[in-house]
Amino acid sequence: MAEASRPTIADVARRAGVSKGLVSFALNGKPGVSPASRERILEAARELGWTPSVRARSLSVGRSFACGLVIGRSPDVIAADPFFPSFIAGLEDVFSTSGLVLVLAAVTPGRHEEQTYRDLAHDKRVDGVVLTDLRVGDSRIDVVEELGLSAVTLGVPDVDSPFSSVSVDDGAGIRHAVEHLADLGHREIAHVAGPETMLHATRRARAFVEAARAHGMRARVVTTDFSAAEGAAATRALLEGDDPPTAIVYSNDHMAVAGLGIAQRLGLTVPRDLSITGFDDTDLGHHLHPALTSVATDARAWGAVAARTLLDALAGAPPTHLDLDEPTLVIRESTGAAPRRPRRSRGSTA
Amino acid sequence: MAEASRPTIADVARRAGVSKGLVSFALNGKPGVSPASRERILEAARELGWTPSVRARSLSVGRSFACGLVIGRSPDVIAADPFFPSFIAGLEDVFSTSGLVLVLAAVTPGRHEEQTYRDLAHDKRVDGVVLTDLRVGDSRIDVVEELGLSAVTLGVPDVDSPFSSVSVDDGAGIRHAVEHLADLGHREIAHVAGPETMLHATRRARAFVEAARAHGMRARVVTTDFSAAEGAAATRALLEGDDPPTAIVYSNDHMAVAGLGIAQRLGLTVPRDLSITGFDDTDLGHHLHPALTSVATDARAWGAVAARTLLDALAGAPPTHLDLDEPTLVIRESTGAAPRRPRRSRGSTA
DNA sequence: CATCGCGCCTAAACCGGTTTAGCCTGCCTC
DNA sequence: GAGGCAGGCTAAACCGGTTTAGGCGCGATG
Repeated sequence: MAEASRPTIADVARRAGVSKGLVSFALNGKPGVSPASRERILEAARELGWTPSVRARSLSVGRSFACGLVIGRSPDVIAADPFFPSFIAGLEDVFSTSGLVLVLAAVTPGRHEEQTYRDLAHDKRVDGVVLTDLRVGDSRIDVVEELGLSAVTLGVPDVDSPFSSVSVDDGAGIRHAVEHLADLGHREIAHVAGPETMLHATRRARAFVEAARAHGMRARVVTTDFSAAEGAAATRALLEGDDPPTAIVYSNDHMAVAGLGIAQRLGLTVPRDLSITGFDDTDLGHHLHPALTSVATDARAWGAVAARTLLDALAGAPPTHLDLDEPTLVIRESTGAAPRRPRRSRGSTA
Repeated sequence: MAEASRPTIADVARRAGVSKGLVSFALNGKPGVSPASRERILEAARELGWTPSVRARSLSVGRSFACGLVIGRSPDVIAADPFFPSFIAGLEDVFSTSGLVLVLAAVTPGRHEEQTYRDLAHDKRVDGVVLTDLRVGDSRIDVVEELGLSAVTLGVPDVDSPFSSVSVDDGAGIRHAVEHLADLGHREIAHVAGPETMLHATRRARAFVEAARAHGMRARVVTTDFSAAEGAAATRALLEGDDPPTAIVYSNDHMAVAGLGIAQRLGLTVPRDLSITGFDDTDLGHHLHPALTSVATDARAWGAVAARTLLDALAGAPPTHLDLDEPTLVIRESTGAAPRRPRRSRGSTA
């Protein structure tokens, strides 16, 4: 009973006194329908509360009206990353108003990432995909192209790509952080970076090195896998080594928090003895003691623009590139004036 | 060229020298196919690399081979919650091996949550949904039933429900935390709870009160919206009020971290002056200083079991209820022996 | 005046499966 | 030996749209 089976296009045609085909034409704004008929058809559709069946449409036009997002990282890493939820919300802001649906695929144990894309494409479960976390020489570009899917990349790939891209200049964010530290008098700084295989990690690292050089600072870079554990380890190595830096720029908040924990364990007070900056501006960072100075990007806006760009691509638009607003540096409590004399080693304060 | 249009059921039928219908029967294990024909058909399908088109199947059987997850919270809150990414990974573990796809819908501004379910159901974009974050008198149960969708709920609703449910006894987790604090000599404890409208929040709060009473402890409960900001505010109110507790049990890690920040700001040392426990066992918690004692649930397993249960429901199984393993308490550094004498107020240490 | 072209519309094919109705064939039964 | 029945199979309808081929009427054109 509850299943008051929906009206079909045939019902509408009958009611409007025309053929199914004409209803279809009218609905899709195709030419060859007189204004009078068009009006009558739309009226009939309205009265019946008819909307075309996505499934039927799907079969005849060969599209699925869905887009995919494949999450390649392990859930632990994602869990820590505020980027995805916000980004996904941004995608949804656009998709949900366009009749598209977002299909989420996670790389599961025993299934290679590439296979996940193939699975999605095989049955055309999705018309297009969003490629995040671009890697150096990312093979997914070729795979997705070969599979005949549309796509949009987050950031510009370092390989030839037929797809549109949407970028945020995270390098600028890092530059802001370095400049801020320079202003505070730091001369010996370090960057805890993400893996060298990830494009945005290397972009941030490069920006760090260049900005530091521009300000005549001594700079080091340590690479990690973006996890809190490696962020902590990198921090410990930096602080316990010779010539410990007076400030550390982290490539994400997660590592910054872990780094803060290590610094505190080593008896340092932040920001008196060590300044710290994060990246992502996690909500949690506001509430730490000290509150984290961090680079803020608008992930939700990024998602919305990426979705819109993908929609355009599906509609046949040629590849474009968009740059979003520069990230901003949110200055809180974890950065402060450089200590008078850098600590030579633990405890040997001048 | 790349589009080497897939073989269809007609190709297989031709190759096997039978009718389309028989191929369909053979594929779906229906009776009325001789063993010889069945073998020939499957062989032909294998040679052609044919798999049935989901879209075509979708249209004829009236299912979409997709399940939905509607995320009702704001992205900020989700971002902080490690639950969803892990849970989603668990869902995917099962869906991806069953030919189902996970559709994620986020409640977007201007679209009521209920409408999101209606939209998904209207076109049967999904066959079933996973209902998380149950609320008191949750109206979604009725809505989803009325829409004719299958569903599985996380936890047992407090209203009549025709759906299967999968539960984790988070009350037990809270009890473990309270017992741990009792063992450490705490007599005056508090719970920073989630909103009273959310079933799991109230379940945890109730477990807290009962466990505290069972151990003869004095207990208070403060409710929040689960956000770090309110967790911080609640903590401040508790610590600055009369009779501050010597231990606080938080309903999630996020608030616990914020609470830790506040305690530190107030000049307290954790766990010397105040013990703190979280809930979720976030990765980040390990790396704080002090590392957070927290209740750990296996969100990924929960997701996998929920997915399997939903699959069963789609197959027509009667509603069931499953209980997962009890959460465990992971003891780290944020809990310690109760101070000799509770602080009367800030600074007036005995 | 015959023809062409165009606007409007319909019938039917098509997408690729599932499912129903019904047709043989051969065996069993009475 | 006729009737009944079951197994194995096919043809065709069906799901609900889109799209193509073509028909009809009418004004413009040569």
